[in-house]
Amino acid sequence: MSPLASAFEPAQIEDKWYKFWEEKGYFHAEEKSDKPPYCIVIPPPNVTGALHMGHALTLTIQDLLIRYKRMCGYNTLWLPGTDHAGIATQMVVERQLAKEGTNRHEIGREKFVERVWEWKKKYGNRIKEQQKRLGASVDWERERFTMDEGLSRAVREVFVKLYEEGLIFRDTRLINWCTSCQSALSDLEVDREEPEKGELWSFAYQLVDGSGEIVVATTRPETIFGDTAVCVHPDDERYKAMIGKLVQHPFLKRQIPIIADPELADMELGTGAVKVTPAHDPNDFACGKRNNLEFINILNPDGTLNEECGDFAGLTTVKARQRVKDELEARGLARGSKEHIYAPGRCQRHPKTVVEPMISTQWFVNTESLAREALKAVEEGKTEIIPAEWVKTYYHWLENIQPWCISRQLWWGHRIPAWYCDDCHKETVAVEAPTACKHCGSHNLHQDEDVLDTWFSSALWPFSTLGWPENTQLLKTFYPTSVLETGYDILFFWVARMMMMGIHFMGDVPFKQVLLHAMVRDERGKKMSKATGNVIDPLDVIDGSDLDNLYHKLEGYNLPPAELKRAKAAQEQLFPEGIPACGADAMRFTLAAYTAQTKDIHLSIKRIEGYRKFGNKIWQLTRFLLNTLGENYTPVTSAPEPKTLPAKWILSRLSNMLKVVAAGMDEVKISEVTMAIYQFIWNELCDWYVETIKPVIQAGEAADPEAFKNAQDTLYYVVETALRTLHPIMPFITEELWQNIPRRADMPESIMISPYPVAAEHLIDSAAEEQFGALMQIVTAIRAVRSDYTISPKVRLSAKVRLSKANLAAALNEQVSSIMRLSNADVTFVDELHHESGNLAIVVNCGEISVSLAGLINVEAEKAKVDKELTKLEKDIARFNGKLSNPSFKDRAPAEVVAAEETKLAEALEMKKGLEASLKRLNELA
RNA sequence: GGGCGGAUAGCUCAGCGGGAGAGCAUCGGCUUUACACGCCGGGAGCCAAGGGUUCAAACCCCUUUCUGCCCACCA
Repeated sequence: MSPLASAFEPAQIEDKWYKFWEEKGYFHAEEKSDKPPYCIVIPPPNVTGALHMGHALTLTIQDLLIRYKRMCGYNTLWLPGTDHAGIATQMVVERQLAKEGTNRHEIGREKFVERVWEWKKKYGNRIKEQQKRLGASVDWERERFTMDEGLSRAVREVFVKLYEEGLIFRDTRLINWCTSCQSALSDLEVDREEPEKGELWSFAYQLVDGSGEIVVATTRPETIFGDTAVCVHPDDERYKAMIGKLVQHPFLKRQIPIIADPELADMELGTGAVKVTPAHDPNDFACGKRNNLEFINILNPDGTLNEECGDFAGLTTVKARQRVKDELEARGLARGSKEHIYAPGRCQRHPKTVVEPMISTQWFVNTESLAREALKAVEEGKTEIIPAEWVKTYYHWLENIQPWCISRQLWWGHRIPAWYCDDCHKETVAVEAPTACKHCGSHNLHQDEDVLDTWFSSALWPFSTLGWPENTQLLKTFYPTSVLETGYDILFFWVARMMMMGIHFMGDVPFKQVLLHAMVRDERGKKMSKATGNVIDPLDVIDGSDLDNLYHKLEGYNLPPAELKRAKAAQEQLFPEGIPACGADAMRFTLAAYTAQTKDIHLSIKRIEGYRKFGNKIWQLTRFLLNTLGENYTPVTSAPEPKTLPAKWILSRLSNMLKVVAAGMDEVKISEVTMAIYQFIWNELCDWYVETIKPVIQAGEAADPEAFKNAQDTLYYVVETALRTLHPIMPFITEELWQNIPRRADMPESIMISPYPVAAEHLIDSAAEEQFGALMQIVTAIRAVRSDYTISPKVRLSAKVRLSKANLAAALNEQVSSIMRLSNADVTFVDELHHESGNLAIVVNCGEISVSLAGLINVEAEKAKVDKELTKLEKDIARFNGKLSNPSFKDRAPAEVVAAEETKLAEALEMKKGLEASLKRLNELA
């Protein structure tokens, strides 16, 4: 009686084994091996993502690689960390506060940070739960590097060093300002959404001397308050005379000059004259610098117009825009408008908020020299980016890199280690809080209020989490790390910056390989989003979720009623019966199978269900194995000597599969690994090998002890090996099954720490594969006849087989009982086929089969079938002949290709002969 | 405007120089003692269009048409 339940129920085994691995300490085995180090850097989980599917993908691939490497004997380590700073984190708490009717300014900085920690703890547990359910083994203990401890120290060290090297500086420049975050943003945090229809609106500036007007066009009339010049091209005949003259600002007392600047003004565009707003436009800013213009900031931090705007102060930009237009119109200065398509920058965290270019004093990193090194490292192959398609993108970004604005006007993050002197107003930058100003010695210092961009601290991850700036053992062992695995969306945000910082501070690249995986979308390719209702939570896939549950979850997202309604409808259509419980193993297998190197993953629930069934298949296979082995089986220590054709065949196929798996793992083509294992276990092991040994097993040990033992050993060996091969992808079920099969005393106590299987060259047997292939052809052909003529499986057919190759005969004669069993037909091998009138002849590659049908033959259907085959065959033959009769083919093609073509032609001709004879007989019957 | 992909069976995709593949879906037949979360069998594709390179092209090159995504400061 098998100790295994009659079917695979993932929920009943997952928790048990995760606890077991955790208790045994397998997840933190980095000190336990003297093999080479293998270290994976894990990205911070996406704090805002309600779907987490991308995170699940990252966790799965990383855990899979780690498990594989660990089984291969490597010393492994994950380098996890959490989001230590950032707008997203701050936003969550700010929303909470808003619900409570307060805000961060009311409760103060200290309390606010406390609240964030509270929330992060709760959130961290959610992440922990998710990775646990996926079987992923992240050592989150490293979270101890908090804001106050190790990481913070590393961040300050890096800041000070870069400052001293002149690579970090404070400057007043044009930055991106999000009026919702009320903070500066880096260029990367500004998204350009769909271009929208706007208006290019023209108006006239009157010359002060009354000699006329100059017409300019703008998409943003409200910026008129920041205008400090009108610019024309120096060669523009229309305006040459006006250069140097002043125009009157229509709303302010200000008079502004008409200047000439060939870089800004384009004679071909619009009127050829352009208003210059140096404090609110990148081009105008540059023009202002060149021409020493005044920089006038016209916006408050919340995006309303400030006191520079006269009566307009306090208005939002949108309202101000309309009023500016109205008033200019009223004064007769409007000069018409035309449609204009443009894409305003929007805040990554606040997609509804248009990012305002604004002049502001911020901290910057001069990334130019850092970027050059990061670029060179990839060029020189020190770091390999996989897939290589991304290399160009990586280069392009680094080549065009701009100074990186790193200060954020937030409260949650690593505080900038700069202190300002209240007396001399100069800055002192230091790792520890200074007691006196280094310029004037004053003790009246106050620290910079701002924090650093979350990606600044993240850029240090590969060494800061290993204990830098101390030269720790961990750092010495694991830097540079082996692999970084992450989604391609943070190639610039994180990967490139880790490269820059790693090379600069450690003198070596932070990782040898960068694996960039695809983004997870829904099965129709739509981006998963709460509002579209196509969000799939990995936990819902693992545990299953009915429609009520899914609805409930949607409601939790706080969508506006209309969106909620739409989302519900979409959800109902996508998951009409809810989501079935598939378990972590199926989830992992699916994600692994989807990693073929495309840019998008269209996740299909159906496919996950399919892999859930694969789990059950292995479960059943193991139950069969246990029944076969009986109570007192002693496991083999190595591959049993194959005595029969099926044994030779399955061991050969196993070795082939292991070769494909090893290659796939080494080249990180995980989808090829999943396919190879799936097909081997299901289509070869279960469908054929198991079926061939059933008679031996059923006959019992007494009937033929040697054959019985050999079948047991082979099946045990193959299944045990397959389980270990599959373990990194489906950890739970393989552990459960492995624990339930007999094991030798010298085997480890867990499959997780057992050695990974290696292909045995000596077991690869192409003759056996050909012979067994012929067996499969014969059996399939006879089964097809049964199916075509809807003959009950209980009716025993009778067939004669003539093999085209003499060398197959001996091997297949031995297997005749197998063939008879598998096809439920009496099969005899003959040298010559005597076609009897009631028989149906089938031509296959390895020979010809005559099945006795007692006159049931559907002559027309068979003729059509043979005709179709003949047509195809003739086409093939024509192609082979064409090739072989072409002298340059024989000259230029490799010898083995020519030989292969010759064999194919011979086989095709042989088959053609058979088919023609068949057709002739059919015609006689008709 | 620049860059990178994708277009292969009804759907989701794999293959990326030597006879078109998988899963799901579909159709037909099976209560065969591991498994109906199953078994057996079948149908289904001018591999987007056109040109080129090659002995040989779904695969390499060029052009076109759709279609994603990323980057970009243009009034």
